[in-house]
Amino acid sequence: MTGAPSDPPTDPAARPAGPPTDPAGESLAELFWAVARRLRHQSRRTLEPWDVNPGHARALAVLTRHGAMRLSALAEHLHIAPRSTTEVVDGLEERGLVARRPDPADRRATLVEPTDEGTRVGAAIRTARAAEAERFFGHLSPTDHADLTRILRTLRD
Amino acid sequence: MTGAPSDPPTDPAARPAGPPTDPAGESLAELFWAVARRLRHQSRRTLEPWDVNPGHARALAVLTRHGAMRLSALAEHLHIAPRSTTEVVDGLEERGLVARRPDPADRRATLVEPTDEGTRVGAAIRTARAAEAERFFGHLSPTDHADLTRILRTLRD
DNA sequence: CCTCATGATGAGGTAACCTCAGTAATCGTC
DNA sequence: GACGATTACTGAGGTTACCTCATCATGAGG
Repeated sequence: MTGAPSDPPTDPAARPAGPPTDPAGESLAELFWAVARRLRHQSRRTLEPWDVNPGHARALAVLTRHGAMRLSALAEHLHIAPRSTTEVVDGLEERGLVARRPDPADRRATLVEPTDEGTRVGAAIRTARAAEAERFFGHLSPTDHADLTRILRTLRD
Repeated sequence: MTGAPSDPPTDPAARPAGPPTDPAGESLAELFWAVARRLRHQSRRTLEPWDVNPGHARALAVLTRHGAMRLSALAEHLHIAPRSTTEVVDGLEERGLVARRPDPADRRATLVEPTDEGTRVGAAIRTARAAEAERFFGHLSPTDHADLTRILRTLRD
């Protein structure tokens, strides 16, 4: 339907000078995703003992770090829609890791807060994450570690 | 940081032991995901002109690279279930980028193959991807580029 | 008071996966 | 060369993690 055949940006034949198709560049992206894949799987395994998914873990991390906040604020921290945050919080509440309470300052709003259990689990997850990172990145020499950090920082900004 | 009213991570297992369990370990993972996020968004933008999602693009890449293959073989390349491959191929077929034909060697099987249009689009996407990688990784000095490649390769294996 | 904005949520949708069961074809064994 | 086991694909239906839009209560300003 969206009539955009094979015309758009650049013609395969009209390549400027330099490395043909820049094979290094492409494999670097592939390499990056391969690493991401491995890291993601390891993360999932790390979280298994607590029966929380990555979304839950992220939300819990924000909450243990910043304390009670409105659903809308949590949504911003997580970069997801407020409506979706409702569901994440539902999940955490079911597991007894967070609790809702009315915002005394605005009766439209709801504050979410980790429970004691949630705080404990949040800390445990943080510890496990650190251990995971150690397992994953710990093999690197200090130099490589520093280089990787610096380079990634460049790429992020 | 630990401004939360709850409690500091003074858990029994709070500190693994011995080695420099830097908080840098955790931020390195965060950094990595921040970069992944940026790269993912850029990829999505790159693919927009052709109205194909990343899954379609990956499948098309495999097919243009390796030529006709069975659905099951494609599934293995993509690391998804055969049933899901059926749907990816459905999507590509609807867009006229691939075609199914019976495997002459085994009448149970179906071969998938890029059409001429699919081959053209596949090549165009490859080019755009290379340009994207250049935009993304091209700012790095040759040394950083090489270091990053080497380090990522270490982390992947 | 009235209107408009805002916070959360109900209803319903989508994308990209999955499993399980079914059908057709092929293979291995006798 | 018949036949049970296996294989290749697909229909049916489920899951997850998001989304938008409509609704309802509350709050803020003229």
